[in-house]
Amino acid sequence: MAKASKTPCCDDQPVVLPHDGDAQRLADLAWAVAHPARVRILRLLIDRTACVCGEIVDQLPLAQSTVSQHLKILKQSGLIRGEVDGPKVCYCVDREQLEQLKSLIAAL
Amino acid sequence: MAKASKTPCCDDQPVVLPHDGDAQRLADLAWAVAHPARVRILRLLIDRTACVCGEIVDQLPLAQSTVSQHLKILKQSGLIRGEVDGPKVCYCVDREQLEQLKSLIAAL
DNA sequence: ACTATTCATCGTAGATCAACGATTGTCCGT
DNA sequence: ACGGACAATCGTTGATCTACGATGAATAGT
Repeated sequence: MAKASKTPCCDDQPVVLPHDGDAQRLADLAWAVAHPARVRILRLLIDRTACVCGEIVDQLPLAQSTVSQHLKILKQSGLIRGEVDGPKVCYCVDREQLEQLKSLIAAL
Repeated sequence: MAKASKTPCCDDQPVVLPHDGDAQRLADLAWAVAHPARVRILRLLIDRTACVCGEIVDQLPLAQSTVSQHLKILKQSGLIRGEVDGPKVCYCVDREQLEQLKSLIAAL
């Protein structure tokens, strides 16, 4: 049977790429959250407003160096910041960047 | 001295991991969007409700096989679905999964 | 039947990730 | 000044991603 006769699912309009200037930014932010350990770290920081690296290590079944790597990735994305507090380092969420992630996702 | 006198940035409450049962799911969904090409593909499908693979290939500076890989990743995440339409394949967004991504991110 | 079109898959090469142990650097308290 | 605690970095090992061309499978049209 000619199934083509009833426009099954596809548009006919010319394809034009929409707003994609921030595709890279969205991809970067999403990438930061694209690992379970980083999701847990981020949630931990969100719920506690701040947290020392050591406490995060205690909560995850990962080596200290691995956690530090994840923290670095999150920091590079801008989602978290770390400020030195003596020999410790205190991490906290950058609410502004978190909002950017939320709005970019919500705008999908 | 007790540096606690100035409460620099950190809580003192016991650290407890919050809801992390869906950390993996969020990571998976985020991972699907953690690449500019996949962001563009997803936006393309969202704006058009459906689209044939070939049209997507035309819009991206990537080889057909590469686009097909990205489509596979998006399909595995559940964000999109593909139904065969003759020799072509028509992709469309799974709004339900997209909403799950949005709500998981919004709940951060 | 044959051909052309469309898309998925295979195989490959290079880059990046994720994990760890070990090391280094920095700061506080003694 | 020295030792201990904390965290970043280094170096390494597999695993996975990303990209491509080439090949393969399925379908529509002649």
